Amino acid sequence: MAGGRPREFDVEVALDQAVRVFWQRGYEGAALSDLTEAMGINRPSLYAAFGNKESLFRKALERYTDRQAVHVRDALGCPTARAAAERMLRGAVEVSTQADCPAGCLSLQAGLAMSEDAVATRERLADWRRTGEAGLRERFERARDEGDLPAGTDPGDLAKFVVAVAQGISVQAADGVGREQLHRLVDLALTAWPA
Amino acid sequence: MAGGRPREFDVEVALDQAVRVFWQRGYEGAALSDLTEAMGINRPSLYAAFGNKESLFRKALERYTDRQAVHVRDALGCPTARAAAERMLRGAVEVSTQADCPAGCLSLQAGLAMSEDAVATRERLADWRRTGEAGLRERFERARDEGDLPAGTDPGDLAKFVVAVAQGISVQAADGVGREQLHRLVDLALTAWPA
DNA sequence: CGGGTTCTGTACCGCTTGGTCAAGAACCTG
DNA sequence: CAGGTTCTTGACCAAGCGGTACAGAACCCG
Repeated sequence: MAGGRPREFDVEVALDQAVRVFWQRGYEGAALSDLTEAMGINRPSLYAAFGNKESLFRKALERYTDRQAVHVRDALGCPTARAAAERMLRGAVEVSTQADCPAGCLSLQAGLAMSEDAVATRERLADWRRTGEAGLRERFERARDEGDLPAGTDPGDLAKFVVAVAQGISVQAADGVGREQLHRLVDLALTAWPA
Repeated sequence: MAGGRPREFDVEVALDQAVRVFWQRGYEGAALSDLTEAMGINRPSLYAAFGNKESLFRKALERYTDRQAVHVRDALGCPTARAAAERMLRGAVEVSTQADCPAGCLSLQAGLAMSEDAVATRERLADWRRTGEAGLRERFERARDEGDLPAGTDPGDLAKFVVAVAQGISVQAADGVGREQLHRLVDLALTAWPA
């Protein structure tokens, strides 16, 4: 019973790279060759250290939870409920817009993202979403001009808010949340409407 | 110059099936064999009628825009800005929770969804999101018990709202929206906070 | 009916995917 | 140094991917 050859890479460093690849390309979009290249190891080393692709993703998600999505835990420790909510949302913004990481949140991005050769389609979808938002913004601009919205209201910000809630609704529906609950979510969102 | 053999399938019906497959499995998760099977045609017929996979997806997205995402257009025609916002959000709920269609919105689902053999991973991600929401809900329950939240407030609804906004933020960040704009979105969302 | 045209079905292509085998190198212990 | 253990390397696998070639069937027009 001897020590054996020591591995030549740092497991945690390699895992961090795997997080980035999954975050950027998504689960299925991240090919093993993408992963091994970014992690600086070759295939059998990856399998020996992390199991298969799914197991690697599980570990990457755990590491993401510890290192990136800290606001989710932090929020629970906040003194007031409102502070918790704000911590959650501000944290989501910060994590999603880090300079040296892929934009967005791994939990959605792992699905939302696609492999390199589907760039055109991903961009088409983003354009589709932006077009919907732009229509809403223009409608809100008209409303402001007509006095239907308070003068201090920014139509662009308001459109982004409405679209963000709609997108959140879609995600939650995909996760199995029912229609009645989502309508209550809309009720709540609409209480944010500028008086 | 003659007519040639007529095609044996209805292009629009086949396209509707393609919409469903993309909606359910995502763009990359939808294999050509999934598409041809659902559409009831075989491969060369698909290529002759729709071009390649990307072109088929483009047409499917157009059809989805016309047939499913009607609330996006409808909203723009509403009499007031607030009605437009509400139409947008209620429509998102309805489309995302139709009984005979995949849950969620194609524009996100086309990325969020995965192929059949990645079910475990997709479910893991959904669980991850639900866990975060559950933590927030429990925090809000405590807050209500402590009088930090009004007695009439439903902690579960509030948690769903906060999480939905956070998810919307992630999507928008992935689509290139900057940090400052997203923080303004948070400001707006927080005005919905129960007094 | 014959010629031209377009669709359908099968079989196939090159390529990439996730995953593994077997040989050799590098280490620890005795 | 010898034996056992573990890592690294490169080649390899079956299966699935998106996409296509080709032959035959079904139609329209003259």
